[in-house]
Amino acid sequence: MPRAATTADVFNAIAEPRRREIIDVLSRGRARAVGDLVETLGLSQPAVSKHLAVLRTVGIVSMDKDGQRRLYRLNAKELKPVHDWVKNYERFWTAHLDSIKERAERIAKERAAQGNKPDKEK
Amino acid sequence: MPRAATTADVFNAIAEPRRREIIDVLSRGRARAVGDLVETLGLSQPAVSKHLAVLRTVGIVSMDKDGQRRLYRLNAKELKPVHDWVKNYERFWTAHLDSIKERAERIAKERAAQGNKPDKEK
DNA sequence: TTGATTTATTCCTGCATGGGAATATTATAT
DNA sequence: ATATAATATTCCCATGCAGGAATAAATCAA
Repeated sequence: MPRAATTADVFNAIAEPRRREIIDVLSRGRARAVGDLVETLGLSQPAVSKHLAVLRTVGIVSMDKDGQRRLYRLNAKELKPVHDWVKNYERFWTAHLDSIKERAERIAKERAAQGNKPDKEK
Repeated sequence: MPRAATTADVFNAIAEPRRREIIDVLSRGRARAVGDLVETLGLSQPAVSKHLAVLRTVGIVSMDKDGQRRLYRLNAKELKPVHDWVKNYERFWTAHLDSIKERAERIAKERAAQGNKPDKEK
């Protein structure tokens, strides 16, 4: 069995950095024409069209016709499965972050307790 | 330019469902031997070893020798980039979930306000 | 040493890839 | 009808895949 198609599911579709870039761009702003993305991404027009086709078959993106151009908009909720999956591992690094945060807060609290600490060592 | 290697980065590594499965299994429990995973996943031993190799070069997994067997453990913090990326899109569906949640809470509140509602229609 | 157990590696194959170039398609304008 | 603009599609290629089968390598046991 060869490697799964990029259009097989969302996980395969977003493995491509360019496609994540497209998603990022589409996430700020409403709908974008292809030529718009070509300029923004510095990619060739066929390349952009192909990436959009992949994202479209997976459902991450939808298309509306506007005259001779095609407007693509993000359908971000298709990314939820990715979020749901990776969210389960958040605890593995928030444990660390928590202790750092707690330490920072403890220090801040100590400083506040003794008033404005003068910058002695300056 | 052909498709990026599965070992190119975390996004490519986790595109494979079996590898996500391995990650899931490793996330509960400490370290697991290869044969252990073979049994749990119902995959062939070479297949498991190859997937583990991919995960290892990307850093998601680390290996310790224990006699003739190799114990693999999860290094989940390598998944943080995925989480960081997809987290930016959470708002696109939590908007929906919020209204659903709010609706549920509103209804619950209304019920509480008028006391235990009798099950009329039973 | 010989044999058994566990894991890694090699060899194979079919197949989808991403990009570039060229071309086809679709729509607008004159 | 013809020209122009915007986008999609086709053809090309080199590459790396995932799985199976077979084999190699590592380690332990007697």
